[in-house]
Amino acid sequence: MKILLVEDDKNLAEAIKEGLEENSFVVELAFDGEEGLYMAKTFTYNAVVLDIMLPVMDGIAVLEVLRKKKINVPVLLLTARGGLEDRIKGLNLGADDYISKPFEFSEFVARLKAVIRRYKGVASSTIVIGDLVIDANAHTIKRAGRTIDFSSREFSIIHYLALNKGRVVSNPEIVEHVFGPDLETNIVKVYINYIRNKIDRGFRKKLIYTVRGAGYILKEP
Amino acid sequence: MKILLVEDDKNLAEAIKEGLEENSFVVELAFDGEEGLYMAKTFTYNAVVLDIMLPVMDGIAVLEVLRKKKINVPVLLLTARGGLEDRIKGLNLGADDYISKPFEFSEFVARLKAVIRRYKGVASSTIVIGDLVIDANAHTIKRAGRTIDFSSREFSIIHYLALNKGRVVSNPEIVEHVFGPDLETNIVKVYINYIRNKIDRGFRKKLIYTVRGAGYILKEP
DNA sequence: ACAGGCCGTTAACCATGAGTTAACCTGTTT
DNA sequence: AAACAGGTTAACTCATGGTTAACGGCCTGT
Repeated sequence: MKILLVEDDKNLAEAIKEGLEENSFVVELAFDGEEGLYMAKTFTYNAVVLDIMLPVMDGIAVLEVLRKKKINVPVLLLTARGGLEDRIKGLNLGADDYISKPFEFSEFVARLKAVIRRYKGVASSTIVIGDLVIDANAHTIKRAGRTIDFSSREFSIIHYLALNKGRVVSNPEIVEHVFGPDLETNIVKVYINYIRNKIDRGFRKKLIYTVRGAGYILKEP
Repeated sequence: MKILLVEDDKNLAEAIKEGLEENSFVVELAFDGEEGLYMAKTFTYNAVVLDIMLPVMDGIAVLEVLRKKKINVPVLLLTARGGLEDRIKGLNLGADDYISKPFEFSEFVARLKAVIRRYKGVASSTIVIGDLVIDANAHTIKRAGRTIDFSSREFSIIHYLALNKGRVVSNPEIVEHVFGPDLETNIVKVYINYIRNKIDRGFRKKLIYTVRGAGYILKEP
């Protein structure tokens, strides 16, 4: 699950990002409305978390443009305490939910998940890399039409690589995202090995590449 | 049957809740419009009972947003004696029925059931997974043409899995939906076991799959 | 009112295989 | 050839999920 978080308060943004990452989301940040709008239009996310009070372009305006452009992504608004008007406006403009600051983090996560779940019929949950198809909903992975079984750890890792397909992902980044903070271990090597055995062995075209000194990248050849 | 009751008068809310529970409904409460709206959007109910006079956000506004968001849940309005305008407005906005306070409880239940029943005709109440047919309306489940008896708990769980067929449903999610919030128990394991014995045992093709570390999924093989 | 049975729930136990570690191997870089 | 990055393998442990039994409450029928 990949989330775009648009929030100008960097401390708060960082805190939310970390919290979400602990809940196994992948998070990208934008610090003002314009940047947020650009990213939402350019890349694909499972949901956008949008602060209302933003520099350059406020959240309501961002939302308005997104909807006008028929960008069908679930939007969760962050509103100041009491901003009733903004909320109503936001909901009428097509926001999917809102939460008032300050909020209980677990509630925030619950709402975010709910918002994503409601969209599941609309937005596809599958990622395609060459002849590899990863379906996060069904927890299944197919290569060349063949379903391959993965343990939950294996799935997390390849799913994370898939969310970041075409980008080199470093070993510590994987550890951080999948296992939690600061393990000093060779566990990623081990899992990459397992995964390769399952999806690359016996195929002419590899999908997982090692970038020495940098990390791993999942991409079509 | 799960009902969301949005009513700010706590005495009345509690009384209605108890009455409904005696009629074997499961009832959740919200005490203002905002909370009610949130719950209606986030969780799934068979019907929403909505007071019109509510703090923070009135019932009409709640209804308006619900319908705008295409949340297709039957809504029964509670109106003050004589509030004719609100009623008309409510019905135009897509409420399914209204009842004026004070009301006869048996009439209230009858209307509520009617409202739910009417919806069943609209939204198909049967879910098909392979040779498994689940009819939420008739409360029956058939596999390969054979009717199988289920207790009400068993039915709730398999029905919830069926509603989410093709998606992995986590253990806590099932607990939340079927049993209420935050139980720490192995009850889902036990019920999955019961259900499997009834629908999968003796069949070559399984329908319920365990995804270790993630949950359960109901799907055709 | 009483007995019996069903349902919901909890608890205990068991088996499996996933998660992790460590040791060793291979290939690349300097 | 030493140092280093990454790959491979095997072994251990322990969490997860499966299964069964037991208990209490509620409803039913007598």
